[in-house]
Amino acid sequence: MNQKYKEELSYELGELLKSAERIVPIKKGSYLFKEGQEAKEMYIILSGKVQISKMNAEGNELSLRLCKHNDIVGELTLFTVDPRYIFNAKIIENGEAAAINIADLEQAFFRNSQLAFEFLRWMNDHIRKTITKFRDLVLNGKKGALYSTIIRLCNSYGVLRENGIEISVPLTNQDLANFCGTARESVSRMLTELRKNHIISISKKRITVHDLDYLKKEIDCENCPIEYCNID
Amino acid sequence: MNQKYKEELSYELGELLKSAERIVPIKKGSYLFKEGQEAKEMYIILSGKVQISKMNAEGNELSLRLCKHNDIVGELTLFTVDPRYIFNAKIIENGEAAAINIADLEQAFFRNSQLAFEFLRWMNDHIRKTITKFRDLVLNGKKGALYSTIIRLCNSYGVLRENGIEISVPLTNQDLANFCGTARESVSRMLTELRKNHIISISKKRITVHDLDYLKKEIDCENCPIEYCNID
DNA sequence: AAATGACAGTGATTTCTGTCACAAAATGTT
DNA sequence: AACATTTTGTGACAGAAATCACTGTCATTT
Repeated sequence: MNQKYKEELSYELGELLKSAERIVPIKKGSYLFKEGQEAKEMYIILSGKVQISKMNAEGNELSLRLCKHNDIVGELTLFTVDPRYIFNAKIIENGEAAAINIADLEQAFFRNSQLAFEFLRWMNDHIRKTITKFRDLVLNGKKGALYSTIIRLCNSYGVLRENGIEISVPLTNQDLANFCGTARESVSRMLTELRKNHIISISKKRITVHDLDYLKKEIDCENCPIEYCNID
Repeated sequence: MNQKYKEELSYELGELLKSAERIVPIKKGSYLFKEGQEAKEMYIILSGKVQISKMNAEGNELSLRLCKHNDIVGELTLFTVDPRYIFNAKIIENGEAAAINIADLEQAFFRNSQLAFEFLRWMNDHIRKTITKFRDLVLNGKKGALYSTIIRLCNSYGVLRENGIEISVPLTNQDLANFCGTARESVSRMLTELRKNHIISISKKRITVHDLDYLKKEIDCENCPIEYCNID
């Protein structure tokens, strides 16, 4: 296992990486895994970006996560018989991922309770995030879905600029729509309105948020900690 | 720890119960815990029913789970600093719950990797369920939300009758609306239509589903295993 | 520089949902 | 049985959101 990455990682991720089988290069446009495929490996993103999504029968896509350096993907197949991926992991920025054999990992959990403990903590946080996102999408209408998605994107990929927070990932309206479970045109209209009110501006598919508080106020954001309110 | 319950439980739950501090009686109408309260205990329902929900600032309630015998509630506070419950656990049927001290449990995970492993498996399944539910509610409109809720209720609380599957829990339209993130009136209208088409019938607040396949077809149900497609 | 293809904006229209208001029905209580 | 309370059904309306149909824009390629 490459030393270059390990030293940047938290203890628990480092432990996980010790059981990593190999490093795989990930290439924009391809998939790390697809829904329905047999699941043999879990991945830790080392660099690049990966989008996790789920399709329904009509072909609508619901994007769930946008993952970067140190995020774990493909994790929901542990301890299941005939494990299969239930999501698509589309690579949207080149990089590398560490592949961890699932059977090996399950064994490692048995032997190393510290490792299991750390992973348990990670799972616990992960599900908390998921449910919070869930509520935002279901309870406050489509505007709530979009605003909360933008807030999360700021927390995960925001870079402070003199005029606000720039979301450093290029996103099309369709991408945003997939995160919100809404139509592209609806997103377009809402963004136009936000722009008109100088809440945001967009340049080269990157959103800069000038007034994050406005977005938060509109959806009655409880200002939950950044660890829970993000998109990864 | 009372022997009466232990022998009915799966191995992993039995292990958890060994660390149970005490048995608490739960009384309809009261709360096992409420959002924001300091979280010291996790619970395993021994008997009775508990509804897990989350409020937003406007007072809308989103119901997430309907839990029964052997379900674990209050689990999302493990390994957090200053743990606080993030949901309300409203008791809707009298019974008993085993209370497990969270600090003790965290210690137990350290000592007993088998226990941690089993809990990890439980978490894994739990989050899979949550995300599937998520997608159903977000992607297929309000009709999708209601139909999928009914299907889940059938899987968790359905009793086979000669004319279909009866959901053995009495539910008001408002209860269903809270599970779907929708308005009571919308639920009422959708149920009326289903009744008109002889898909369901309702008697004494209990729904009997005569044509489950119809509901499944309407929301492009993938017929995922019952372990994932339920409400608990 | 022209052509291509992907993306964005927008009006018009339809469909879906929520809200309000109120009456009817069901349920629980004394 | 009479009354109070909760729940349900429904019409009318308003607002939200999806869909359709284009046009315009932008970036890239040849």
